[in-house]
Amino acid sequence: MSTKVRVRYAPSPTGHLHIGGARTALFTYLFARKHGGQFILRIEDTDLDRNVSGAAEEFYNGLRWLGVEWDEGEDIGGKYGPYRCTDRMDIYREHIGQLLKEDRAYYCYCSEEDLAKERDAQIAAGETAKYSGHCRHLTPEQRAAYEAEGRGRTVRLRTSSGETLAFNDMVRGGISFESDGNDFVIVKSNGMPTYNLAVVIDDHLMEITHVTRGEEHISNTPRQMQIYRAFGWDVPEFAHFNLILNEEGKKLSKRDESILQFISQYRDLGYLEEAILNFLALLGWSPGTEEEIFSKQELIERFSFERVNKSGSIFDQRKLSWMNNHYFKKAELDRIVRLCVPQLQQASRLPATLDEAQEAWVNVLVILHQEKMNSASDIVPLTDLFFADVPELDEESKQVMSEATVQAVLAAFRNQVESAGEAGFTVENMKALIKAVQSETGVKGKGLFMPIRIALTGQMHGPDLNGTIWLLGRERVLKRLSDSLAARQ
RNA sequence: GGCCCCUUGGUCAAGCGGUUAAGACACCUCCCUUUCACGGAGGUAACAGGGGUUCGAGUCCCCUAGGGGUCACCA
Repeated sequence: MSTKVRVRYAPSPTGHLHIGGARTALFTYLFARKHGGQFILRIEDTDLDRNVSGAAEEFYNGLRWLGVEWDEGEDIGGKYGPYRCTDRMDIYREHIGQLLKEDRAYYCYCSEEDLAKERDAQIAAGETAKYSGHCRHLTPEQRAAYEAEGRGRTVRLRTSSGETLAFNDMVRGGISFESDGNDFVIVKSNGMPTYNLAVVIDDHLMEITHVTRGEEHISNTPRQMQIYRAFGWDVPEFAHFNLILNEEGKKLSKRDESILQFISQYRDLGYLEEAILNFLALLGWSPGTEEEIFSKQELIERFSFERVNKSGSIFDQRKLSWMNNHYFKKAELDRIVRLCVPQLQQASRLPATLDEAQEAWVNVLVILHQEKMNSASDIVPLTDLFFADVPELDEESKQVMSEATVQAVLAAFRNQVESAGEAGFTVENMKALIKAVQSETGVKGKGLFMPIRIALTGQMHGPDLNGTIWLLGRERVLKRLSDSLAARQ
């Protein structure tokens, strides 16, 4: 890239930051950083009705959490601002005035009802729906008459037909359309520019060099090219990324509940941001090698549009889980603890503030489960056994408990725990206590550990026994051993 | 329906004329292990179909089929 790179992510503040948007932002960001360019964040709020207050902030928070930082934007300023459409109305008005004056655009007084009727008739006749051009050549008198009626008006771009509109997409190669002479609306009746007009003006004025977005925008590109042309501006480079699809292979819609698709949901479930970032980067892009674990810095070094996939990618939550688990295993214990505590608090298994003993307890709890968690929220179901009574034994467990040596093992272990006292009841000492049971009873291996595990938890499976015993606490351990022994009488 | 894009295992994907068609997730088997998990070793599984071009095609071209996107005063 010989020239400077300026790219942007321009979401409309109509909802949450979802994985598709985050991925688009990430690719754009990686491209900017790789080429030492600027990454701009712009808010595309031209649809007044659909704007959601606070949505922009959620985008900021989500992107910041992921580590996708921008160089210019509404919140941090920049030389090319304002960075929100509704703050750029003067700019749009001036440019619209220019198009009108040069007769490259014209006022259209057709009502939405008339247009809908027109469209329905065309479709019924088997034709392609397109604007009839009703207001294309109004005389000054006709226009004055409409104005006098107080009709609403939009502005349409005067387009040609039969012209080839071709561009070279950095991801997909050559794409071309033939212009159809469908004069599309560039200014709505409420005076707001449409998306297509606003993006072109903003991208040009902000000196965006590469327009990056999802594949769903390919068909907008010829329209935007016509706007560039009407202004006499150079067209930037384009790169259209593949779509992220749900399990049915369809484009993700915000209503789709088959999948967790909002970044905030993953954050709330206690996923690690670097795992999300890594996973998103691999969705539609690959380094071309067998590696797949990448830090942000490594992604910046390796990313290129040439290696972005053309076909859609189905979002596989299981692989994301695997990747998060990978990062969990490598993460510092304290970091995972901090992620797990809120989950346990939400489940009312921990108080709002923890005392020293509770901190120690959680630490051991997390040590026991860290490498099997896919996300911090998993800590809740994994800790069920510490918050419930011993469940009914299944057949296999009963079988184990009917062994002849069980009685001796449990009794010996109870004695060990009792004589060890509070002071001897530590995670570190647990192994020695069980060892003592072994030498006392001569039982070892499964015959030694299983009865203890089953007596204490009611299950044959579970986390490390020593830690489990300690987490249960001395009182509960003694009680359960006694219960189990009593049940065997 | 028009226009546009896409098509390698269930999923993510390597491959850019000559390979036994990688790797990862998931699944299965075995090993490790007091259990689970982790880890390790294996395994099942793919070039949508048909024509060309070529000595040779997953790779290039055409057609068909399928999938998707888009056809707004939404972005």
